[in-house]
Amino acid sequence: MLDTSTHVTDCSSDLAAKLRDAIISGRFMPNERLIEADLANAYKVNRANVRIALAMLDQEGLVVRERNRGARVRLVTDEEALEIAEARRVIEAMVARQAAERANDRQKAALRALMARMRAAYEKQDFNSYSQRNVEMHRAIQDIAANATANRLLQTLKSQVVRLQYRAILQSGRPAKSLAEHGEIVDAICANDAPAAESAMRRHLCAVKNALRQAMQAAKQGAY
Amino acid sequence: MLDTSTHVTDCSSDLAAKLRDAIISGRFMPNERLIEADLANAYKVNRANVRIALAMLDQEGLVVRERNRGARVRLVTDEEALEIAEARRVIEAMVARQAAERANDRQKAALRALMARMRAAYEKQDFNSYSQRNVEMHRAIQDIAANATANRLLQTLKSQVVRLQYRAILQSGRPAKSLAEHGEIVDAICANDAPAAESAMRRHLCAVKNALRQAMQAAKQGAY
DNA sequence: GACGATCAGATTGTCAACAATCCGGTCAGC
DNA sequence: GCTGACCGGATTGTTGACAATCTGATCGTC
Repeated sequence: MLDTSTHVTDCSSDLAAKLRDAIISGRFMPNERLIEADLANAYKVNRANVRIALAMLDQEGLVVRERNRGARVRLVTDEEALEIAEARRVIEAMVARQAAERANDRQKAALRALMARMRAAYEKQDFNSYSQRNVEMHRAIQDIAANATANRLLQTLKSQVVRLQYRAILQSGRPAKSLAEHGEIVDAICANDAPAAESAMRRHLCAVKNALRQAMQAAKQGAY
Repeated sequence: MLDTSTHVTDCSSDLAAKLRDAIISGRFMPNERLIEADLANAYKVNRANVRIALAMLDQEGLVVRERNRGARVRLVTDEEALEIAEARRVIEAMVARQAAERANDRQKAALRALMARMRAAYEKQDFNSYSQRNVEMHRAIQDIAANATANRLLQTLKSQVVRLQYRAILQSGRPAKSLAEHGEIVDAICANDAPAAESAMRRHLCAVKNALRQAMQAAKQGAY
């Protein structure tokens, strides 16, 4: 399985994981201050460990620190989100290619099963479930590619923008297209057709990026 | 200019930068233990800061930490080096494309000047200088693309393998090909031909990866 | 009322001491 | 001679106290 986490079961790494989760899931808002003493108190750890965890998350891009002013949740700008989407696109296209090169029968069957569940979720109009399956699908492909370096990069990139992705999914007509795009990717991987898998993933994430851009523009319009 | 460093002028970030430099330049050997007290003493900082710096470098992939056993310089395996080279390839191809889209006349002139210096170094058979210009060239292209996210990723990836890159350059016939490949990249960017720049960079880094693979195999043979 | 000096509270940065753990060698027992 | 318990030095992990810095509020002056 996909294991891109630090293997150190350190207290500070533990805390970093919890904080990461809290930031990603939105329990801390962007720009919210992360006060060492409070966190130490809330998570029942020492302030030294809080400091270390914050430094790690800073390195990871989830948090920004300023000297003598502490840490706050990093706000990723729209521009940055697009940069991230673009980087993700090229890496994940590579991953899809490698997955197509390496997929065995068991893995192909798993992909097809997952695809069926995506389709079912789509037909039931259960977009929550669909979104979940979507994540699982991409992770399954990453697992097949078994490229630890790429997986680490993708995890970092995705964690920085998860909160924005929701919007992209909600574009009208997007789920139908998304379903078709995933179908193409799965077909290519199951046929061990590496170039097709790469370009299908490229197209898919290009569409995702465009949906994201539109969602962001719509949000900007709405602000006026 | 390329500024992918943490903007925090923290004492711990300072130290992290120094340690990073020391590791990259080989003053610390792979697998060498990094003892907190020694580092604190050597760099005249507090042990708490050493801990934070080590945690950051761990997150960055330059160092591994094990609970109660401290940190050591991470040894990247051959397999991993290839993964990294592959990831670098797709990202830097994207960067070349963006550079081609965005390059203005001043930047194009700078690229051409750099190219001339590369050629001069090649003709003088000064491979030290050539290697240096090579690095500058890639950085210059990154600067033009101005994609902070991609630049950050590339910096991390490259820092993990710099010590291996030397070997790749020393392959026989490699410098001549390298020079030609860089020429194609520069030409494409100067023509604002994005697809050509992307594919030229792809080809270049594919060749680099192959050279790296050969160098690694040669090293392995030599060990017997 | 606007502006700047000043102060208190909150927060981060630094430090040293202590506790917990690991690693290597030593020694008794078989 | 080999195995395994055991011990001491080395190193990491934890803690609390204190210093330095920032932030926002208050107050006096113009």
